[in-house]
Amino acid sequence: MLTDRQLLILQIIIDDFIQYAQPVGSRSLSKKESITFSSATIRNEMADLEELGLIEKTHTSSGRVPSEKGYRYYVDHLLSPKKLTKKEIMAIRSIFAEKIYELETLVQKSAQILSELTSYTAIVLGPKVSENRLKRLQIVPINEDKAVAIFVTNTGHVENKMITFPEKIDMSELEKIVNILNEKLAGVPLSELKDKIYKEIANILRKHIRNYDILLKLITGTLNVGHEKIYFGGKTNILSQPEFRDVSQIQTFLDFIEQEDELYDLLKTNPSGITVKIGTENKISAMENCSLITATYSIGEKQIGTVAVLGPKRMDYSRVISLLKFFSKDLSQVLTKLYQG
Amino acid sequence: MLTDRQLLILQIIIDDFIQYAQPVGSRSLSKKESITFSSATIRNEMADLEELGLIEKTHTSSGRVPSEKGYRYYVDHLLSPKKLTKKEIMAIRSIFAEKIYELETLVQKSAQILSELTSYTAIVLGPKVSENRLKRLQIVPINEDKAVAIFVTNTGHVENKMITFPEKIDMSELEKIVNILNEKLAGVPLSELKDKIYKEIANILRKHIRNYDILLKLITGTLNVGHEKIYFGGKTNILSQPEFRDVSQIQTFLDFIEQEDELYDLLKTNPSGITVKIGTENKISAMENCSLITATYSIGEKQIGTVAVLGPKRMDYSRVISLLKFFSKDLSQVLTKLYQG
DNA sequence: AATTAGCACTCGAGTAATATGAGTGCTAAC
DNA sequence: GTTAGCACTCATATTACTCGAGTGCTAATT
Repeated sequence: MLTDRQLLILQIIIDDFIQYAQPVGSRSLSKKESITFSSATIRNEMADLEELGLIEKTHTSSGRVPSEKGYRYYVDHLLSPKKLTKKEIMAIRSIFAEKIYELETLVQKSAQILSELTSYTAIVLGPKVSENRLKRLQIVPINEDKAVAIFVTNTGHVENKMITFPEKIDMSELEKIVNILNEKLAGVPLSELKDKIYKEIANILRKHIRNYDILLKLITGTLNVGHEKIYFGGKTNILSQPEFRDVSQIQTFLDFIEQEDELYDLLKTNPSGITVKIGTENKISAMENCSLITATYSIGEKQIGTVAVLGPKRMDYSRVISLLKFFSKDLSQVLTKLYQG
Repeated sequence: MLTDRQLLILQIIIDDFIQYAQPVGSRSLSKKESITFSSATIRNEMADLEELGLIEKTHTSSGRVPSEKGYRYYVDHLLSPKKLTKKEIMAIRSIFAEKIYELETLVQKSAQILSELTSYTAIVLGPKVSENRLKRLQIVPINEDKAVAIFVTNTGHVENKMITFPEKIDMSELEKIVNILNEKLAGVPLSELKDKIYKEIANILRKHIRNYDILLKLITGTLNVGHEKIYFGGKTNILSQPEFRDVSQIQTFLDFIEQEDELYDLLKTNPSGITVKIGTENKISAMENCSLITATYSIGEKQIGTVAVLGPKRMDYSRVISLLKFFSKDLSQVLTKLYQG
């Protein structure tokens, strides 16, 4: 258990380092007004904190720098929520104020504004399409062996995929199937479509339509939606951070970002609420100098997406957390109002 | 007019610099086997070439480096087409071999493979949607004041946009309009839709449908397609080039790439065939150390998109040009076969 | 027992001095 | 016209040196 004085010192070290990105020494610490004891005392306390693994030296005679464990402790125990400024609140509200009906645009703007407010990189995992409900299925023939299957959902999202017919297809039968599917499947979440089709609809079709199985297979084959789209804001913001001085590091980092699938794994599995992952806690080498703070957003009670801020380990946790909390709550409210029910 | 010897020297200087990114001196030049005269002679010739503005020094006693004018001369007069290796041809053909029906995927893969072959950044400007022909228009209501307009084209491309109704709309009338439009407009290029609607169809509608103008405005309002999508391959490849040593340069460059609209301007206005833009010829400060080589691709005779390679000014022009020529020809062939008529 | 002053020591960062070598232009000889 | 020779230039690397912010430890002070 840490003493109050140790907590104070740890807090100041981390706060200072977050602000200036420079190792913090005992002498400069002793000049802070909240500190009433001497630099020698601080040195002693620092030695203890170092032994506990909360801070580190970069070389024998350098000041101290927070360790990963130190950041973790800081986030878990020392963080005081920062109140948002009017300006910040206004900036966020401004997105929701203008009536944007395209979900995509809304999400893209969100990433934009979050990156501007934080000067870090904002990442938004788009709404889970699989949670959307089917509004209409349409199949449009392109030529004799190709067609496009189009799924429109309750949020106005349009998903489409090419179908290639293995043999000549009777268009009128295809049309019949589509009609039946529309009738029976309206309002069903996309994730349950396949299941529902085979459990409840296949039987009906069997009675009415020859070759129903081939056609059905083609349609359900288009239902494997890829992963949700990832939206970025300020992709290069993080490069201005002093920790990204050398080019090779930049390159691995950007490659990781561009790659998207690892990033997607990082974002998709999130419990609701705020999550903070520091450095190696992300389990990805390109991220070992970064921290990722995520929040989830939802329509009604249904959690449908994630919004995140990616910055250096030395990021302003307190501020980013407050921003994300506020932001995700607002976003959820707006979405719920727009698409609930 | 340059003498043969001057041409030879210029050629070797540029070839050498392209390969090693180091200023080329008279002594190291004199050791090349194609050179039979002494370094002193070379120095004299170099002085002349410098006076002509084709090469430069980085400082008083440095070797020579090609100037922008030098590169331009090299590209215009000294370039010998490089024969592609079997491996390269195979790599390109492999994309077209697997039957990919989604145009998007095909284009994305193209960017991918081109960047891998060149180790530069590949950029592909997606097929001009406006040249696609309308296959089917569909309007799907989402709730009482919103709907999605969906345009399916002859290539299987699906364009969609949200519509918000200003007032209560009679759905049956909307349906009528959509039916008429589909009947009259099938096969018309998207770019001509608006025109055709107002010139030929408005009159017909007037007779049948109340409020036809409001509905029509809503529909045509969705027809302003944004710019074509830009696909990238090896976005960060160019960062490994030695000319991108400092971080701020990287950042301006990446910001330019991410921005997309300036880049789009650069790509859209291209005459058919190969184009080479060197350094400041691109008229964009973030590109002043880069060269851009573009080629166009087409369906039938109709030019529909651009494929480009972005590298340092010091890029391997000969090889990239050969690759792009081959690639764009093949791509056009495949597309023509798939979507012609 | 806790705190602090004092001191020797460490090490990164900056600066200045110096050597190295690949390059140049010019001149005079071939 | 070509080339050898030479003095000169300048970026780069190496070295030595200083400076200062930092440390840990010890002994004196509270």
